[in-house]
This record gives sequence, C-alpha cells and structure tokens, in this order.
Amino acid sequence: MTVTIDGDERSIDSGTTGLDLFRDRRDVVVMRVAGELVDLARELVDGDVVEAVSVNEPDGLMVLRHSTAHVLAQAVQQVNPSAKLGIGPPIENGFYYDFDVEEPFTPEDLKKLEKTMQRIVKEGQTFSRREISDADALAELADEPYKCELVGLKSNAADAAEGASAEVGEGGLTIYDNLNRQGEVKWKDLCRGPHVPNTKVLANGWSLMRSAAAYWRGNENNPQLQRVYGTAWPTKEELTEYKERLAEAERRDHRRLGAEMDLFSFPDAIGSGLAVFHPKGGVIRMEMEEYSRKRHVEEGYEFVYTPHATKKQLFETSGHLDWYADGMYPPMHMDEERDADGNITKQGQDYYLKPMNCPMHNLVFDSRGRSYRELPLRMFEFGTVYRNEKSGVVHGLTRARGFTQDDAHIYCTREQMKDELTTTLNFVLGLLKDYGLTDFYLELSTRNPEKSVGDDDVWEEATETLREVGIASGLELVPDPEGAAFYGPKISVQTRDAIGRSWQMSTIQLDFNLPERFELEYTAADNSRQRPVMIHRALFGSIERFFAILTEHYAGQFPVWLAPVQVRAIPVAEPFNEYLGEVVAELKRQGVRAEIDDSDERFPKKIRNASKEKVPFVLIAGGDDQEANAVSFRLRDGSQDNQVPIADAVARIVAAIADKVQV
RNA sequence: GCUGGCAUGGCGCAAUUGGUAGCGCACCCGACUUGUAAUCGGGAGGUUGUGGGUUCAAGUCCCACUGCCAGCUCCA
Repeated sequence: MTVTIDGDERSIDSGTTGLDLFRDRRDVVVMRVAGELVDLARELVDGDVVEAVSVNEPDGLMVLRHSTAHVLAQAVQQVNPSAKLGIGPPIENGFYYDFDVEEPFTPEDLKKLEKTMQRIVKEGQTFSRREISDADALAELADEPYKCELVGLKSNAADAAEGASAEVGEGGLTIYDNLNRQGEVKWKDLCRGPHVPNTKVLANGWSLMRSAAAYWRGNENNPQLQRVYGTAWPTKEELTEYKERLAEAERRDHRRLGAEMDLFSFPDAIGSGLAVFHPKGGVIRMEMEEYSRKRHVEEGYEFVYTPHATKKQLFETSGHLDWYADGMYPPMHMDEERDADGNITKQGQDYYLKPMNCPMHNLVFDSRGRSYRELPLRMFEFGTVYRNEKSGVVHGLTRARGFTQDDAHIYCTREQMKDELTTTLNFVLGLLKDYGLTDFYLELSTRNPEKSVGDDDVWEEATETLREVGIASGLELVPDPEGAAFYGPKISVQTRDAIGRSWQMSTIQLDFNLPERFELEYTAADNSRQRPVMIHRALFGSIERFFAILTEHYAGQFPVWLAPVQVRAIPVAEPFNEYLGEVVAELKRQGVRAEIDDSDERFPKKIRNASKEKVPFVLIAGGDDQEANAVSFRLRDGSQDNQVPIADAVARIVAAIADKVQV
C-alpha cells in the first residue's frame, strides 16, 4: 500500500506503524496523520498522509508533557492507591495533574514522587491505546468519580474545564494502558492521547515543581483538588536552561529589587497591597510621570484632578456598584446623627473610595454645556483608585489595593471616534517605546453577554471600529472573547519584556454606555443635542504596576533618565575629592542626578557599592585624569573609558539622559 | 476568599530532644586611604509578627489574628 510520508510517497507493508517508519529518528515522539496527532504505534492504512512530529516542535513537546503528567499520576497512585484522578493536561513549560487525596502533598512527598516517576521512566513502559464505549468506561472507572464525570461531559469537553479536552474529546473514548516489558498492565488512565511511545523518551528532562490546591473544573464552588505542577523538556540541558530562566526571573523580581535598591515598601502598619515609595523609587516614578505629562500636553490632553472618595450615588449611576461592589472598599457611613437615646435624628449616607476615575471625569464633562467645537475633549488624570482585591491575589506592585492610573477619557462624536482611536493607539505605542519597550501585540476583548449592558448594535459598532483600528496598526491582533468590561469592548496592548514574558499594558475601551447613564450631551452644529462617545484609555494601566514591569524588564538597571542616581563620582583617593567635586557640581547645574562618594571607604569598596546600586555612570578621577583635565568612565558592565575630557564627559552624560538611551 | 507553606535586629540567615537568642552585611565611632566588586579594630541594635494557651521552662508545642510566599478563583 502507498502512504505519503513527510511529502514523499512510499509503498509500505500493511500493518506498518509510525514506530517502524521513524525508527531512526529518536526525536520523533508522535505523528500527524491527515493533520491529526496520533500515536506512533498506530497502524497506517493505504493513502494516509503522514508527518513526523518531533519533540522539538510545539505539538511534540505538548505530547511529551502530557505523557509526563501521566507518569506523575501513575506514581501518585502507586504511592497512594486511594488517590482519585482529576485532570492532567500539558501547559506552557510543563504540565499539571489534579488529585483528590486525603492529605495535601508536602515537599517531601514530591521528592518521593519524583523517585517513583524515575523508576517508571527507567522501566521503559509503553503507552498502549484502547478504545472503549462510554458504558464500559464508566464500569471500568467506577473508582474514579472525576473521570466518570468527564465521561458524562465529553461532548463539550472544552466547556467542562480547562484541560479537560486532554482527557476526553469528541467521538469515542480511549484508555491508555501503561505496559511494562512483560506486557503487564501497570496502570491505566482515561485519556484522549496521543502519547509518546515509551516512558524512556522522557529521560531526565522533567522535574516536579510545586503543589497547590485547585478547584475541580475551575469553579470555586467545587471541591479543591491537590494539583502537582511539573516541567518537562526534550533534554536535561533544556530543563537546566528553563530552571535558569526561572532563577533569572526571581533575581529580577520587583519585590526583591524594590527592597534591595530601596525603592518602595509595603509597611504592615498601612495594610496589605498599599505601597509607599522611598526617595529612590520616588525619583523614578517622578520621571515616569513627568515625561508622560509632557507628552500628554503635546497631544492635546487637558489635566483634571478629582477626589478619592464620593457618595454612593455616583457609582450607582455609573453601574460600578452593580458589577463590582465586592471589589470596592466597603462604604464609610457619614453624617448620621443620633439623640441621647440612640434614635437617628439625621439620616447619614454612604461614601466610597473610588475604584475608577471615569464617573468623576463624566461630572467634569457635565459641569456645563458642551459644544461640538470642544470635541474631542481629552481629560487626563493621574487618578489614584482603591480596590478591595481579595487577600490571596495581592502581589507586590502588580496587584495592589491602592494604585494610580494614568487615566484619560476622551469625549468625541461618532464621526471622530475612529480617527481618535487610531491616534490614541499610535500615541500609546510611541510612548511605551520611549520607556524602552519594543515588542508589542494587540488583544481585542469582546462582549460577555452575561456581564454587560447596552444594545447589541452599539456593541457591534464599537467592536468593529476597534477591530479596524487594530488591524490598521499592522500589529498582531489576538481575540479575547468575552474579555470586555461591562460597558464596552477594548483593545489592549500587550508587551513582551526583556526575558520574554508578556504583560498587558495599555487598554483602550470604547464606551457608548456610560455617556448614556450620565446623560452626557453636547450641542451639535445643527443645534441638536447629541450624545458623545467615550474612550477610556490607560497607558501604563497603573503607574505602580508599570514601575514593577520596568524594574523587571531592566533588572533594576534603569536607563539613565530613570536611574535614581545617574552619576556616582569616585575619587581614586582623598586628594581628588575637590577636583571631582567640581565635575559633579557642573553635572548638577545641568540637571544631572550626580553625587560624589567622599566617604572614608577605600576605592575598590566604593566601586563595589556603586556597582551594587546599579548606578549607570561611575566617574573616576585620579592623578592621570586630573593632569589631563579629564575623568574616566566605568559602566555597569564593567567596561571603561579612560581620560575623557570633562566637557566631553558632561556632554555624553547629558545626551544619554536627553535621548533616553540605555547604557 | 480557598488550599498549603512561612514569619528571629534595617537586610540575609543560625539556634540540638522545649533549657542563657548568635553570625554576616548595613549602621555608629576610631584608625587606614593613589586606579576599578568587600581595609582593620571597636560599638550599638532583638521581650523572636500580634494576642492567648500548655509547661518548672516556649524562638521551638497548641489556638486565634495580622502579614508574606506559591497555586486556584477573581481582576472595571
């Protein structure tokens, strides 16, 4: 019979499997037949179009990780036969498997499980597929209540739970038996497959990472299972590299750098998720804000300031209390008066800390009659908001309970909307680039019918407008179905940082609903009353969070314009203090944050201190420099540039700041 | 909020079976000071996150609370 293998037609005997075909290619873990991933052990039939799938490509790697998850589950049930199986899919960088067990896993348990897995891997067990009817599966898996639940849900596995489609898919059910070399069944699991042919393929490229609870089928009303996370790679070298990437991310963690570099802290006395910025962090933040202000002025934004607290009514009008009351700080009951007997003599009222700035900006818009001549009206504010984030989600500066949005609301006509969105998107991207981010893509978040207000055609128009603007940008546009806020669709700018992690940055939301709720109006050219369209736009999202992202992106080595200390002058010895002091004075006159280290420490210690503080420019002067009326540069990478004439050195530093370059 | 773990001077860590809380860095004082990541000596600093309990005795065991870490759920 004839099959097509990786584009070449070949004639093969009946009964030939992928194992036979790809015997010489050790990297091939699975194959694609007519575009579908199947086990190598599958027998091919006449006319099949077959592609080898290497462990080094995404599909192959996923299969490897899925199979590793199976070995984990096998090990868990070997150690603890009463453990019930949940779901065990591959994920980015690895896999997890959920178990219902009496006692949560301890770190020692994980070590023991790794040893057990190691034995299974070394034993070279094969994954053997067998088809089974629903009824037979339910009978065979009677001891696995979660698997049985999945059997009942299989027709819409994608909805059943994240990862459920790894276990059951549309069509017939399959069970994988793990066979030892004698062909004995050592373990089995309901699974859609495919799998690598043999556990030996896993080799030494995997590792268990951590355990934690997870809700069954991702619903917090369901019981919690114990989830074990692992990672798996084609080779031990790639595993080691992955672990090194994790270590690098840890070294860059803004919470760690924030403490080390004295940038900010979260005093217990203030409360969870509420940061204070120390002087060095304050400088960085001030520079970030100042530059943003300057650019907003240039782009025609006007600046407003609004209070942090407001009466309840405002958030009833906006609808925020309907949707987000749980996420708001509880109300403060004000102005109530009682007599001596405790009877209320004056009704009080509730005030809330603001979780959003938009209602306040609407009130500014509505403070007087507006003309079409004023539109687009662009209001900007560094508006500090407070949100009652659940205790378990607070995370450094990236998820705080109090933070400052660089928030703008643009009021315009429907005709202006598209141009305005285009301009805004370009402005946003340009500004992010100025802060040193370069790698972007867009995400289009569309309506969630369960969590939204407004008419369909209005949503449709808003969504299509955003889509057109997104496509016109030329950036990749990724759909985010049902990800929109209740009042309108949004486009968000995602950025990848220096070590490849993506972050959601700016959001641009189109909103026809709040203008309606606030009954905002302007007078059009024909003297009619018209409703403006509102564009919500945050660029950093939150300044605190952007601060954290930049800190991690730069690993604390900020570009000169943001660095808390831009120049540290270090005399080789005490006699040169005065000479270097004059250079520092000149730099200060030019607005540079320069300081001299005239402490009693010895020279090498001063170099070390400057290095640990990640100061971008270290200026050194000794006898050679003084004679030449020069200074020597030492940069953060340890490189040097000796005997640079003072005027040149100053010019170089001033230019590096003005050009916002990294050094 | 849920599950698990953790909490010892400013920071990083130590303290045997429950038995006198130590070390390094930073800080203060003194001496030293000539070319690229740690000069030497001395000093000060902690009722061990908070509140209860068990015990002759608690950093260590138990309970509650607060905070932090990981994951889940959530994220306007």
